[in-house]
Amino acid sequence: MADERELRYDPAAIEPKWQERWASDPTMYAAEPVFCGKPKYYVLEMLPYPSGQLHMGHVRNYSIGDALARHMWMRGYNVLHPMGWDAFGLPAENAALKNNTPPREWTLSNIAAMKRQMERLGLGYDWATEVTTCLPDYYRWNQWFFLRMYERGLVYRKKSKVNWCPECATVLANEQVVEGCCWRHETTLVEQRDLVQWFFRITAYAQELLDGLDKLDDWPEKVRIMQRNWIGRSEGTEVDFFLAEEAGEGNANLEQATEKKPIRVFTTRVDTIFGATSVQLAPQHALVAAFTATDPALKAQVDELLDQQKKAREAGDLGAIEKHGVPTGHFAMNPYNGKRVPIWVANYILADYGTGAIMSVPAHDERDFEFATKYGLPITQVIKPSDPSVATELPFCAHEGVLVNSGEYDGLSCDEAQKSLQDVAGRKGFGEAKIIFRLKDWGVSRQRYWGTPIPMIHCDKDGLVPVPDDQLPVVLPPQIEITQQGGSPLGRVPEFVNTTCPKCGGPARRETDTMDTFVDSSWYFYRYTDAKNDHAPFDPKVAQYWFPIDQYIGGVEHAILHLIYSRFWTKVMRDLGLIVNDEPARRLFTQGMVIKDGAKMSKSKGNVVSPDDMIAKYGADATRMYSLFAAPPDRDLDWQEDGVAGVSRFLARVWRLAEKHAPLARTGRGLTVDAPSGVSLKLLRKLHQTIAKITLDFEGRWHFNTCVAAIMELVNDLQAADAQLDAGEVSAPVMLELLRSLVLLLAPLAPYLAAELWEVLGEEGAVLRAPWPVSNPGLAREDELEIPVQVNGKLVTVVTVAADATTATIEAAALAGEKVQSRTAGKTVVKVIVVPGKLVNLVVK
RNA sequence: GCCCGGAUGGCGAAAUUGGCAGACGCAGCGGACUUAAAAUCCGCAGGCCGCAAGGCCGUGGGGGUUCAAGUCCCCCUCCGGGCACCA
Repeated sequence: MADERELRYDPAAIEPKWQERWASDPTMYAAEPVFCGKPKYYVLEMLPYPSGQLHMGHVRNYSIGDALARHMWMRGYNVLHPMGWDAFGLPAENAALKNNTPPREWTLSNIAAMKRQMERLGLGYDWATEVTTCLPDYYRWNQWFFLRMYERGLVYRKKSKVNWCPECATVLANEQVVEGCCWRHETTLVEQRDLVQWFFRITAYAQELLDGLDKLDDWPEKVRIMQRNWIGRSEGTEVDFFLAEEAGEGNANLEQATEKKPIRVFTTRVDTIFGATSVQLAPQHALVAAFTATDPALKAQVDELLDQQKKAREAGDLGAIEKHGVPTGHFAMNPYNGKRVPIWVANYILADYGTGAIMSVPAHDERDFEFATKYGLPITQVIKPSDPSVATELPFCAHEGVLVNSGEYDGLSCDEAQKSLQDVAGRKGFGEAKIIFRLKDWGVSRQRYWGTPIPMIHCDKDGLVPVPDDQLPVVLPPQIEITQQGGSPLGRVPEFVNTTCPKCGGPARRETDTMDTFVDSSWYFYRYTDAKNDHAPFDPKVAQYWFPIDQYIGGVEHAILHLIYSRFWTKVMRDLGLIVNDEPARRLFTQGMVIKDGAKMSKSKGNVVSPDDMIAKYGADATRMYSLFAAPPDRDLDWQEDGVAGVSRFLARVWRLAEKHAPLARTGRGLTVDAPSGVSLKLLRKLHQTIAKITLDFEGRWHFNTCVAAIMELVNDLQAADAQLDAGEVSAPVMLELLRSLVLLLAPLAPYLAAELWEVLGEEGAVLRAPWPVSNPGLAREDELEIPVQVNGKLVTVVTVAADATTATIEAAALAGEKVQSRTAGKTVVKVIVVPGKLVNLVVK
């Protein structure tokens, strides 16, 4: 019985044993002090939301990060490999509603469950640095940062549109609006409501966030492009069109017109301004309200436009809105030529981009052309192609052209014209060059319970008063009844709301909004470096040692929000003097999704594979190794359970081989490998080739799938030589090197099996503390090579030559081959191409 | 519409710099061991034709460059992702 069990690879026995040992040694995965003298390496995986269950996407993400961390430990680095919990957020409140469990309790028990799963997977985290964002020792620093930002004018309040779900009776974040509906109530249309909201002035850093992308060479190009588009820098000109109410044709009365507030438009093509034939306002534009106040008919039409916008927005497809517009009956004057143009209101003009007003130049803009054609507005061409042979077809939107019909500017190129028109506008005071961004300030108010309370106090006498630092944290009241009523839940807790004004000591009310959870994840990775600090968010000296993160790993779904907010936060912290780095992470890696049966794993598709089931059936090593083996990490991974079984079979083969030959290997300790030959040489050669290949992959390419394949090849060779191994044709020191190295190579990929076999081989200490094997180039080199020989590009034969054979030798060997002879008989060899070490190609006629 | 990816055997994939297409694994087939099965081990395996030797075809489709193309260039199709009246 005992014998039978010994012959079987049993992860269910091996893995719990090592879990226990690792748990009992807190230094196992702990970062060393910053003065340890080793080079540092900070590897970070995105922290999960504690839903209560790890999914395969997590397993994949963490398997990559853990393999890297283990590899770096073995390379002698001081590694920081932390983990935490993005623990605030609406699901906890939903769970409270559903199960009557307090959000805190629900969240903490989920964390415990997921931490247990991580331990089962054998992920090597330094739990001493664990960060849980919903605990006051973390979120107090959110509040602290909020106050520092408030002091610097980076926090402000304004009235703003919010997404409102009438069913939940609460505000939703943009990302919780799915195709115009609430993510929880898929058929409930989200409404827009006006509320006073807190904002972070991220736009103050728009230019720097954009410029910084150029330096992030080791971020995926895809992510950088997405961020560039999101920031959306646009160079152009703002120009005032004066109101010209006087009826009649011809030039308006300038004196009269300039008395009123002009309409400021933004354009990237001020060179086309002589072709402006109308001014278009967004329905929400302030002037529209002024017009409609005295014109009920117009108001009805504008309401119609607003309604169309709203419907399109709810459908999640503002881009597809059919263009509609109404003339206001009012007129504006082009400041360059005094020309009067009608003012329209149109549904496709965005109120929150630029100035909410445009000049319409139908001849040189697709949209304006469509609109003008529909409503019969005049179309005036003012740019002609610089190449006169090109026929002009309107709209002509190219930037390469020459001005016509533009008075004194005729003949100028578009670029020249833009410059002089901007100069004139500046001189005469009716406009200026302007750079605008699509990026909006970050609305952080949430009318929810389970988030960081915003540390502000409303006093009737003193107005808005920040909570003094020594009164932080503003703690969430623990017992609160979660209901479906609208408004901030904290507003219904008098003990929380009622306070005294820090300035006057009089009665005052606390702010009841909480912060967006993206605040939590914007700086959590700094807290890891000094997680227990209760005087500051972290010690700047320690952060300076660890930052920037050397490798950040996560899903591409965070390409914009989290990764822009984090970059913003880093720049703010730098300006607060807390850190010296400009960017949080030197390298970013975005892994692919986990797919099953052609679709992303999801509950609704019913194709979810539980990590726990996989671990129970095949072990954590096989589960992790499969997730690395099935596809390169940047591509989508198709989960096939048979593949996990295959990896598990492979690990069993390794286990049997090691168990069988370990006794011989152990006797090789302390002995040197003498000049190997025969099967020993072949195996050592394969080993050193494998070490070189895997080392190279860890250093950059990260094709862990081929690393696993390479180890499989090595094991296959060992297996194939098993008869010779049994016959003693491999000496003890060679066997030791083979098995030892194999275990070291496996250590980052299958840590349990590696730890177990390390012990079986009689090694002292943890395999993680053993140095990564080094490839010996002399041993890795082949002494003979097989060179394919082609005739006219078609493979004819393969010749074996010495690895250092000269071109002439290779050519002679190739020509001597029988098959080559018969192929070339009676023909002329026109050309011989010899690529040493690669191939020979004979061109014959 | 614009911008990124991607398309290779029955399936997941490999080919790192233009140099033997299909490594490694899954599924399949044949054999050994076994009373039998499981497990394990050995072997076969891109397609078509052929008894075989061998031949022809083959990396989404079409063209091109090259002695040589999965890889480089041009055009097109399909799939995935992101953005989308941003003035």
